[in-house]
Amino acid sequence: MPVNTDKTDISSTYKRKLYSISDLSKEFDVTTRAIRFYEDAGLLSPLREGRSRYYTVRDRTRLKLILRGKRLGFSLNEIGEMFRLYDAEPGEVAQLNHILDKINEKMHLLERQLEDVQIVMQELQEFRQQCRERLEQMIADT
Amino acid sequence: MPVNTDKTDISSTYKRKLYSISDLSKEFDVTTRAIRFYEDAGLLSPLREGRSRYYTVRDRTRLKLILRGKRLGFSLNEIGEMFRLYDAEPGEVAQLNHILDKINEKMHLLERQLEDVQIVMQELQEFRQQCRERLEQMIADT
DNA sequence: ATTTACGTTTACGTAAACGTCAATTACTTT
DNA sequence: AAAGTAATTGACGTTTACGTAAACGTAAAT
Repeated sequence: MPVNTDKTDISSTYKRKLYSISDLSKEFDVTTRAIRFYEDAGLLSPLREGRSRYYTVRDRTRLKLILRGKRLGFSLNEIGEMFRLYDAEPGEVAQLNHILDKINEKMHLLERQLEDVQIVMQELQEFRQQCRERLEQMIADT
Repeated sequence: MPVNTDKTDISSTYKRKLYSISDLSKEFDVTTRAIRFYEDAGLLSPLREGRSRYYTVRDRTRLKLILRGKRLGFSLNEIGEMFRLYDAEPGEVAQLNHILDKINEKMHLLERQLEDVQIVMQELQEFRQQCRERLEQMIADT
């Protein structure tokens, strides 16, 4: 349930597209403390009206990306780096090449992670299989 | 280069299959401090001769698993939990079922992680594509 | 008018995962 | 014998990512 007070400057500008901190907190199951912390870390920059924070669709998307990044084991700093790459206005060729390098770097990391996940999943499957066989044995022995 | 002093009890028992802490430190590119920390956390239990530590093939394997777990974003506690599952002597059916539950739990986590990795990789690929197109444009404009 | 709910700032606390000495021991090399 | 090299055991320090508590503001509901 997005916040909508329909009379403020903010809501008329961003019509109906604003979320309160608790909206996001509930939707993604993170504490408001964490959300504010991400702001301190420069990962979110919600609109302010007085002391209140209003989160746009972009903020919501970013939060989703932050949480996904965290699940992948990235630090907030690394996530911030990716955001900055994404937001960078690439004026020069050198700048663009630098971004491409960074992207490739991240992709190598993810490829390794993909391998790791697959290896561990396979190991777990084998282990599960062994457990099941033992279980059958034990039941048969009854 | 595994340690071999060929005169001690230990090395005659485990013949040539022992590693020193720095062997492992170099091979896996972790500090000795970290390795000892994993021991404190109950994840490794090298042989001791006096004050010295001697790591068996099993310890080496465990270290490899620890590092892989860490790359996947697991905490040392979670890694320890998986070790304990693996080492558990499943005497009863209930115990085995509990282990199976835990395995399934971990696998669900990994499935989600697999999704996350794939999503982020796809996003990065698209972003890379955009960068490349911009780069082409800039070169063409020269 | 006041409770209730929600939000804010400030600040201190904490758990995890090591890093970084410092002091000591043990072995080997010279 | 002296010096160097590798390892060990504390013990304190550090970073990251929040948790938690206090104290206050604002607005709606009773």
